[in-house]
Parts: sequence; structure tokens; C-alpha cells
Amino acid sequence: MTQLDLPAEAEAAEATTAPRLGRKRDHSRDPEILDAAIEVLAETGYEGMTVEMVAARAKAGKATLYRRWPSKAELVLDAVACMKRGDVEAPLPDTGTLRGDLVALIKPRSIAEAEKKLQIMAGLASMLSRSPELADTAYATLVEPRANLNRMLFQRAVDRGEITGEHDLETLAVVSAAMASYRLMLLRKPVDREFLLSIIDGVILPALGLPAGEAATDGPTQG
Amino acid sequence: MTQLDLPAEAEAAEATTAPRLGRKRDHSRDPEILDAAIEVLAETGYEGMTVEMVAARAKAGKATLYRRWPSKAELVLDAVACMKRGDVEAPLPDTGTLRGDLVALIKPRSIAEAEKKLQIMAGLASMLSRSPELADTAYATLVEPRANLNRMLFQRAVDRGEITGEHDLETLAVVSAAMASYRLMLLRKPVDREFLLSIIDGVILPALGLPAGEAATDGPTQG
DNA sequence: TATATACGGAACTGAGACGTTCCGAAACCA
DNA sequence: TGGTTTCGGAACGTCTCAGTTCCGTATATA
Repeated sequence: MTQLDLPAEAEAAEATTAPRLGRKRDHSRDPEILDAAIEVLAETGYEGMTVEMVAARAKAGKATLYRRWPSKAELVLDAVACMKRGDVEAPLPDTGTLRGDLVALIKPRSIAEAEKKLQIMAGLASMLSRSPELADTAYATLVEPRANLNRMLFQRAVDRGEITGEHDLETLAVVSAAMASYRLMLLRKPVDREFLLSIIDGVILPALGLPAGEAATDGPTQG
Repeated sequence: MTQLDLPAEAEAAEATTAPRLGRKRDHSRDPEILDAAIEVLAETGYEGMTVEMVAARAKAGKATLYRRWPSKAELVLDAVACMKRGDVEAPLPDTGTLRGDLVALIKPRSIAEAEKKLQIMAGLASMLSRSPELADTAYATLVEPRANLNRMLFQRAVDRGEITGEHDLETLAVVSAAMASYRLMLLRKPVDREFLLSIIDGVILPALGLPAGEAATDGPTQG
């Protein structure tokens, strides 16, 4: 159902002719449509979002969407599934301390990205209990990557002897995500750098028995 | 708009005659309708809930609901606003330690209650950005009380010298609620005693520099 | 240039839900 | 008991939106 595993017929047709040129045709507009779906989803939520909104945003006809996806639900599912890009997990430099690693993740770019992911998750919330498949996909795309990042940083801290393995790292790995989603979805306050620092210095590091750098490492805010 | 501040006419009529007897009449059915609204809201969310569902659950006619509330939105707002009962904050015994106080709050009764509140909050999620009034009401009814409880227990611990005031108590006071909502709404896993204990012993107490009692104080689970 | 395909756009259908209106029944009051 | 009021229930109007159909058009191939 993903744009990556095309049905045999379409794949054959595309393989023989490969017409992706000029301006637009075949299935090359799928990414734009899926992007539009994600945007509208984040802005209005699943219930508030209409197929016509998505079509208008993508400058496409509603019929075009239904030629490619059988229903709104499957369109959204596909949009979430195809959202893996944007995960800038490439750099992830080792700063030498856990706090440095955690703070290094707080960049305007990644904040905005995380905020958007949470908005999407919030928009999906009402559907999660109705569609286990969507719940699994959303978890794998929106939640898991961030938790894995924290797990990785914790493991790195364990390896360098900064902390011991007897902490509840599994729970601590999701504290920041939980606090951020709580603040954004329920409290409706901004998830900014100051807030994220208060999570690191007020919860995670103290819980690990590490000192919370007050005004240290607060310099480079490169985005 | 709340059932507590009745319009002058109705209040006068009820004050002079006070007919609440026999079986039903006047506005005495309001609480049942509001309860039904809360139940349906928690089960299906705001978008999935229909006025007919609420009427059927309350064994009332749809017209009766519209005689009392001008719209679905105001019905839900009133239902959330009138939900203050159920907050069993009366006992709150001082166990002598912060951990004892926190663990004492983990009773099947209050777990179920908190879980229901989170379900309601989840069902309201999509509306919060659209109606600031609902957001404020929901916050005051569903979120604030629990955070205040934790703040109170923290202050008690400060007073008895168990912890110092230099911790980020404001952030720590909402950690449990954030983790619970995250687990329930996004992860869709049960918020049980074991999970809540892992929050206390794995996050809150370590962050406060207090020992996490392993198998201590685990006895009386009276609900 | 002629043909075929796929697209954008608009009109259409049907279902579901908000909100209204009406009516018979039941309970209160005198 | 008779009048009044409110209730439950059902039917109705209206609107929104999912999903479909149709058509003019633009592009790619020959």
C-alpha cells in the first residue's frame, strides 16, 4: 500500500516507458500529495481534515487522490508511513558528556520537526484506537525514532562510564517525549528550548545522578 | 451555563416549589445527561460522539438535550465543567515519606479515575485548539487537580526537610501525568500500578535524590 | 499531426449527524 | 379530576463530506 511497493502492472508500465519528464504525469506527484496530507493532518486533525483540503493543497483533483488511494483512511496511513524522511539522524556527534549530547539535540530545526510530529500524533489520536495498523505505523514513524535516539545516548553514557546501567533507562528514554506531547497537546504551550532544557536539567540528569549544567554549554544554538 | 448558576427565573421557580420528588421533572435529569455525555466522550471522542448516543445513554430524548443546551459543543463544555465530583482528595494521609505519600495515591480507584480523565482529555484533544474556553475548563478539571496534588506532596516533603527547594518541582509535578497520558494516548498501553511505580522510583524520586524503595511500602493496596 | 493516457476540476450521490418540530404520554398542581 | 408543563420519541430539513462520474485538456508516443 506504500508508494514503494507498486502493483506489478504499474511497475511494469513505469519500467518500460519511464516517462518522468516534461512536467508531471504517472505517479510522480504522490510525494506532494502525501506531504499535503501530512500538513493538513497536522493542522486540522484526522476528523477535521477533508480530502478536498488535501487535494487543494497539493493542487490536484480529488479524483486523482481516489485513483491512487481507495479511501481517506488509507491515504493518511500511507502518508504517515512514507514520512520517514526528515529524520536527520545522520550527524549525532559525541560531545563527551550525556548533557552535551542531549543539549546538542535541541536545535530549532529538530524542535520544529518534533513539534510537527507531535501535532500529527495529536491529529491521529482519535484514530489510534480504531486502527491498530495506523497506531503501529504512527508509533514506528513518530515515536520510536526519538526514543531510540535517547536510548542510544544513554547507552553511550553507560559505555563511557558516566552513568551505571542500574537506572530505569527505558522509562527515562521517553520522559522528554512524554513531557513534550503533554505540554503541546494538553497544555497547549510552546515546546521551546527553555522547556526542553528544564526537562534535561530538572528531570533526566538529576534522575541519573548527574549534575545539571546551569548556564554551561548554552552557547552554540546553530540550527 | 453551568448547572450550578441557574438563570434567575429557573432558580426562583425551583426555590418556591422545589418539586424534586416522585421520579423526574424540572432540570433534575441534567446530571445523568452530563454523566452520559462524559461517558460517551471518553469512549468515542468528541468527533465520534453523537448527540443521539448521549440521549440514548441517558434514556432521554434528543429534544430534551437541545432544550437545555444550545449545541453539542456547549453540552460537552458543561459536562466537563460539572465533572469536579469524583475527586476524592479528602483523605490524603501523611505517611511520613514522600515515596509513601506518592505510592499511597496509587489505588485501583484513583487509577481508574485518572485513566478515565485521560480518556476524556484524549477525546477532547482535537477540540482544545479550536475552543480556548473548553481548553481552560478541561485543564482546570482534568489536569490541574492532579498536578496540585503532587505539588502539595512535594511541599510537604520540603517542609519535613526530606528534599530541598532547589529542585524543579514545577516540572516534576507533571511528570507522572505526562507519562501516563503519553502511555495511554500515544502508546495505548495500560497505566497500571507497576507503570506508575516505575515513574516514582525510576524518575521522580531519583530526580529528587531520594532512594527508590524497591519492595518497600508495597503492602496495603486498599482501593 | 493524430491517438491514447492521465490529469484537474466540477457536478453528483448517498450517508450520517446536527438541530428543529411535532405529538402522545406522564407527572405535577389545584 | 382537569389543566399545565415537560418529557421521550420520531420524523424532518439541512449541511457537510466521502467517494464517484464525467468532461475538457495537456502531454507523450508514433
